[in-house]
Amino acid sequence: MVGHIFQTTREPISLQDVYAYVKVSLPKTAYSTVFRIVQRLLEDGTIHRVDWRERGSCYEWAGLPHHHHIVCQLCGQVTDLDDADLKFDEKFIQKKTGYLTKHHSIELEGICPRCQLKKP
Amino acid sequence: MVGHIFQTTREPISLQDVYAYVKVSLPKTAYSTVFRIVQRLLEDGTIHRVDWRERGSCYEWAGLPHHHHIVCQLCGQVTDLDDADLKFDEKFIQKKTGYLTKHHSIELEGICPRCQLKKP
DNA sequence: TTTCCTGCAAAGGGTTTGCAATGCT
DNA sequence: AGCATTGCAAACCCTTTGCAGGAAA
Repeated sequence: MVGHIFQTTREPISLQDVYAYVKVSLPKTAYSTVFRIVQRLLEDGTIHRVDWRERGSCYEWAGLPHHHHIVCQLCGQVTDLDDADLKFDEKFIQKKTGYLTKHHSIELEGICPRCQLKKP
Repeated sequence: MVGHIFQTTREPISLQDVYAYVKVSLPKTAYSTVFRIVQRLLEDGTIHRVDWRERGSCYEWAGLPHHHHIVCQLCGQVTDLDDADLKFDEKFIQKKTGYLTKHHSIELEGICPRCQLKKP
């Protein structure tokens, strides 16, 4: 049930969002239940956590191809970016730093094309 | 006083860290005072916030040249990376996405060279 | 029965605010 | 006096846990 939400939602969503969503069809559901289900989904790798500076922790289905996000600071629209878009080159960084990289988080913010038009 | 801490500290530090640091010379200082000073430093651009998934929000002096971090998951060592190290190309991304980029956060985690040797 | 899952309530932990007291000009 | 800064306590918000009742195997 909860897992299903992530498969039908393209954007990362917060715990609150999941809770609100579940409540519609199962009003008796406790927040802690949602929390624990999301915990399990995280642990078994069904979902990933995305940490956004303004929205806090959100979660998205891990079945999506690896990507990052750029969020519009005005309308909140989220656009996906893959490593190629960012010219992100893990091997290069490993060579450069000597680190064995395990995780990377790249989150961008800006103004989306539509909001740039609205502005003036 | 608080501002000075950031100028002498290379790594991003947490509010708790700043508080602990201030307490040494000014034991009567309240946590909220440190909080408010850090708020002001953020607002006037003296410091930046760095959001780390495991350590939470930390702050660093904004006078440092623009850079990002790679944190060792074993020993916590922090190494700086600049956009060139990451091949990060803002113009390219703006062209690619149409977004007017305003902010980007890139945080890497991995195993530092020293800890790779310790491992076996 | 045994185990897992759920709801409820409350505890944690970090962040933020209200307010009265203090300090500065 | 007038305004900004501070300490203290408490509120807030989100996350996490304990526990007892209920569902599933």
